[in-house]
Amino acid sequence: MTDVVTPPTSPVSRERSKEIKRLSVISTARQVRLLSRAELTELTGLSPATLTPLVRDLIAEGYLIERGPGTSRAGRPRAMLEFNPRAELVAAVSLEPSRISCEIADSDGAVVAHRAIRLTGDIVDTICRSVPELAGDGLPALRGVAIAAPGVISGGAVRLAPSVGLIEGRPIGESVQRTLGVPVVVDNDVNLMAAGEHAAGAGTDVADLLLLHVADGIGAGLVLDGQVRRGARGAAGEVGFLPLDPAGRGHDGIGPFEARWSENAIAERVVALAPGRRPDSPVRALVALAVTDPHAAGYLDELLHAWSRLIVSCVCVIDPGRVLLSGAAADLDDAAVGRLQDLVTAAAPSTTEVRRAVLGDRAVLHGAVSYALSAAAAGLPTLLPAP
Amino acid sequence: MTDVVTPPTSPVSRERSKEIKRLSVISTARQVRLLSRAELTELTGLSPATLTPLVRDLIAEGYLIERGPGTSRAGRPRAMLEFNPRAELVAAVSLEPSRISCEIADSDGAVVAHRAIRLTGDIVDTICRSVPELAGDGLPALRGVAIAAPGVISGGAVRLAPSVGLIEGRPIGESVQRTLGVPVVVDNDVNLMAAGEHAAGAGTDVADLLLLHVADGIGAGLVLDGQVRRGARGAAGEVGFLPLDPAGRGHDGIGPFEARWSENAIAERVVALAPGRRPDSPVRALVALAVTDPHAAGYLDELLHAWSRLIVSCVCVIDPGRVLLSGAAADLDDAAVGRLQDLVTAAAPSTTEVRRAVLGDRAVLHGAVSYALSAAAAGLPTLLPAP
DNA sequence: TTAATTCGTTCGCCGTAGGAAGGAAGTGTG
DNA sequence: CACACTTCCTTCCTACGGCGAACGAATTAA
Repeated sequence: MTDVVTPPTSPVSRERSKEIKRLSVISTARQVRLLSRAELTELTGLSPATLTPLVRDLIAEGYLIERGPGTSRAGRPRAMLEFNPRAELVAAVSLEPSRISCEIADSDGAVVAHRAIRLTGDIVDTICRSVPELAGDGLPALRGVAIAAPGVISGGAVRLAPSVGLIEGRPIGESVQRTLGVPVVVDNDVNLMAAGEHAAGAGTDVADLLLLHVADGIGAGLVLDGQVRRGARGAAGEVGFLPLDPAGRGHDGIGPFEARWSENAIAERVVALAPGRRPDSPVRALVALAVTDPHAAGYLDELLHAWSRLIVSCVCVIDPGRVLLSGAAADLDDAAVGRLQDLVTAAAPSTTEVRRAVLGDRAVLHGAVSYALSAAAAGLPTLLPAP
Repeated sequence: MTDVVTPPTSPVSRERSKEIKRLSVISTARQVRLLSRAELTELTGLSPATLTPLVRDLIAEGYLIERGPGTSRAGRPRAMLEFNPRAELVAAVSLEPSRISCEIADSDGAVVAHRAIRLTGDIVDTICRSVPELAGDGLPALRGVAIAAPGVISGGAVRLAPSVGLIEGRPIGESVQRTLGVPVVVDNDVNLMAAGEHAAGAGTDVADLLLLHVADGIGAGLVLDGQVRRGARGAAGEVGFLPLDPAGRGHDGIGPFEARWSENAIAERVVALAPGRRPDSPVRALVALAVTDPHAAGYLDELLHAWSRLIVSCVCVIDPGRVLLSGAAADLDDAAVGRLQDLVTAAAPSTTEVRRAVLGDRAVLHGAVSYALSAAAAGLPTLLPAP
């Protein structure tokens, strides 16, 4: 009956505070890219004496690269240090219906390697083989893996239910984590997109945002106070279920709102207006049609009204301050976005910016990078001093 | 051109980590109430050697009181330490139309002193005089002040606009903080209620909840991941503005939904159903009427449907997992709450509990206590080791 | 060439953490 | 009643890391 070897759980002790300083320096360097030790003392508040050995370690580990001397008007020139983004790699894995796409990126979100893999055997096995293979000799720098679960766009806990055993939470995440030995995060792709836009897209300057993703369904990703919020059961952002439309009828996992106003529904209507095969981007097609066809213009207006009610609902509940349009909603032209903004402004209780997301397909990747990097720093909420 | 004397902003340095340990012990003691040093070593992970002087200090400062020896089967009995809630006092100030009510409470939320004051002169002056007077010789133990702004229930930034200059943010908060020298938080009362129920009411066991407060207007307070979330402009929870009701018409600061389904609206309808003067609790009156009067029963059902749509909307956006009914909504009887729960379950994408809030009037006070205590610990996100 | 200036490093003090040992205060047992 | 035993708390001691201060380094200005 020996106890499990629980690590004595020391408190805030020595090792911890050392780690905090390390992270403080790394995170500063990540932002500033090229700086000297003198600047580090200013920015981190650490004394030069403390920095000397710390920086030495970081150079040895490859986080920092010593560059030539910088310019200075007088005195000894500062020896510049450059942050090496390749020192930290992350893997972003996207699960798609019959394949997985896997990308290795550095901490700038620059893709170092990528590959799409047909899904044949076990998912966990495939991931655990592909990631190290793709990372190659960069494997020791791997800091985390983020896995984006598909089709969750507007299903969350509910719609995922059938595959929950396979995809969500424990099974995949923990298995991969055990095998690869780095933190693994599993989340739905809309949440990852929101994190991506927040970290490197149209939301870097705000702490709160809502990303509205319109595809086969409609889902939202939510960033509040700088963090993605998933709600109690991970179903936050299931805005396709909003009871906004008396005419909307949901069914088995499809919400009443998205049943009428998702990309699929729009496509049907567009095909009815302009017979032919389904266009690649129904929204763009509709916008184009609306210029000449009054029926299309009328429907576009209906659509914008519907989406605006959706956005206003979100604003009333969480007041994100900024709403990003993603997926099919990003295909609106400037005029339509402006119209949407006006509708929202008229009905919302708080000023809210509506604009397009900017990262497109790369949003998930950037989100994965941001997840994986913060997972690496987990347990150590930022204690950085004010700049 | 001397620089402002910015404190050198040391990083995570010595004093800081000492402070962290202090808070770690205090917070553990606050939860456990009666414990020995031996238990503290287990719970905090600090070594006995570290604890001895720390506990000595805390006893000297009045945070802990040494009690007689406890029981033990063998060996030296543990000397028990009792947490003294009176060691930390907070002030909760409620701004009401023409008066302010001021309460001093200990960290259990037990009211030590209270008083209602007619508002004559300047608000800030009044507060800064009343609080110390009321605290009396307990003043040195004052850890924070929370000010609940009134009538913000469903106005947030918008409805507050006229009085923003006087009430919100900087002016009052900062002035009082400067004068009294303790952290001051200003927030609207619904947010405080949500914090209160989370800290000491019907939400102590969950990290996420939504408190729906129905009064003259309808507002919601939001706790996500254990924190009250206010949104980008402080307008989170403005659910009275939800565009759920095609028939609802909002006007100058009144949302379309609350215009039809707030306590005021219900009162009018109840008076129409049973002429007389307006009952104290329109909802209770309606529930009673519904037993015999089919019209009342029909209206009650409409009302529950409306509220359920409101709740479902919130669930779709943030998935709080638990919804607490407060204000007039807490006057529903068990049957009606059950019916509401069923309606929500049928339409929500995620399982959600609906129940009554339990603190009633005391919710704001408990919220203020929780705010003030966490304000005292601010800047030091919990680094407590896992239990 | 010398002074002035700014950077980075090494040295050494100090304070805190935590290990080890010892005293304190009980219970059980011969 | 004496003795071992157990558990709790304290005190002593050592090790380690942060930071102040002095020092060496590398350049510009005079």
